[in-house]
Amino acid sequence: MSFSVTEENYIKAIYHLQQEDGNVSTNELAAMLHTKPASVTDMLKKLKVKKLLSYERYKGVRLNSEGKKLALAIVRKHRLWEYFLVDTLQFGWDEVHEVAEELEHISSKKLVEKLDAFLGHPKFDPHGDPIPDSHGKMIVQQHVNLIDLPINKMAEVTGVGSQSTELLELLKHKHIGIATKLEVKRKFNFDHSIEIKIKNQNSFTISQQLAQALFVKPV
Amino acid sequence: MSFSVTEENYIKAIYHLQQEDGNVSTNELAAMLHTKPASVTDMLKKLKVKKLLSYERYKGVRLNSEGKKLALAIVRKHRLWEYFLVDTLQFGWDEVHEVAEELEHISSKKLVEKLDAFLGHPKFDPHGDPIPDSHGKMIVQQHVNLIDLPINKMAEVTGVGSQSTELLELLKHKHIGIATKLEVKRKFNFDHSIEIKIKNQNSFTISQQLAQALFVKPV
DNA sequence: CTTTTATTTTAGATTTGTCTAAAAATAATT
DNA sequence: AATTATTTTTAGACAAATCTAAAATAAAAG
Repeated sequence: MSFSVTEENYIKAIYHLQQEDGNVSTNELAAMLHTKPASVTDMLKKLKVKKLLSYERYKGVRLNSEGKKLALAIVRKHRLWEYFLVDTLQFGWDEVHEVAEELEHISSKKLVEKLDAFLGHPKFDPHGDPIPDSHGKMIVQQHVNLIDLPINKMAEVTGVGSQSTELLELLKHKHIGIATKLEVKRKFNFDHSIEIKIKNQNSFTISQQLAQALFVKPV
Repeated sequence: MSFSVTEENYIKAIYHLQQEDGNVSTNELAAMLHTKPASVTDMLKKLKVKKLLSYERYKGVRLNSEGKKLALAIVRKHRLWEYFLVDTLQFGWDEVHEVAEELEHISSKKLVEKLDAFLGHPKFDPHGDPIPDSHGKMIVQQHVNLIDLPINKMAEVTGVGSQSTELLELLKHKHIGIATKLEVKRKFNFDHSIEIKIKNQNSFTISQQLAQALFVKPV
């Protein structure tokens, strides 16, 4: 069976919202997709008929195994294309998200596999998110929020909490990227800002909001 | 302004039909797009409002300069992606057309320019068709139909008349591709088949239909 | 120069994905 | 437990792209 771009975007949105919460609400979905709750209800009925999810009215929605499989295939394509754009075509990591949103809907299975092989089967995309393999399996990062990193513990940046241009622009300015090594020197309770030190650099403070958008792995 | 995939496909179809004929008829378009004449009429009215073509009812249609510009941008993307698929991802030249039909609608201008640079600004796609540059300019091949090539004149294959899998499969089997050097040894009037000879191979005959689908440049 | 045939257009209906406004169900508060 | 507020669903309408069937125009034939 084949699905429209719109249907794929719904499946992907449900997949991402489902990570934390179990069931996803109509309102959450409407907000994420910049549409209205009424439209979401219509689409959920359609996707239920297509057997991608379980949905009971007023009870929220949850992907079934078919739905998860489709979601992982889309996420795989998105992250492989992002890797391609940055690694092969020299895009900045802050300008690939929108383009990948389009490329992820190209249907050819052969294209995905050839692209994956050409790129050398990468395991993480430029934002540190793991790339599912052709069976939907991916490495689970046990990374922790920078806000929770103990003082003076060396760690490596492994991911960012959002793909927004604003965040990536700020990180570029501060010379923080995936694999940057750093440690927390002080935590200030007044505004929850933290002082960090990157190797061979003077330490500086970053805001609570920024710290919460960074994931690290202690090394 | 931005255009839907459907609108882009209409513009591309008109562009290709317009090459020989001046004005394109509703029926021709319907046949090429596998749709009905009534649907074509509707769309032509819409594209006229969007100022991409000149159209008077019962008089056929013709792209204006804006329409041509858009058509060339789409053709450029199509042929660059075909080149990428064959050259970078190792696809066979007979399996790239359908994938490129999807990729040609990806909108990012930056992506096209980066891809073009990565590929080394190729001038021809894998089927021998010229790739327009970012201004819409392309090399005009003065190639001739194989059926019109004089006997014993050495020539080089420069293009094929269609992208159909059937044709490309046959060419692969006969080891004929872009840049293959050959000459015509005999022409048979009974069925208009012709005998050709490829360097270092025994000569063999090919059908009228196949000869008409091959373009060559005398060398 | 009529009549026949082929092409093209209109009119009205359908599908997909969306919307607004109102009704129904659930959750929160007093 | 009753009332209020929030969330979710229904009902009906709309735009895009398509279709069928019928009407209008143009081209071809006699």
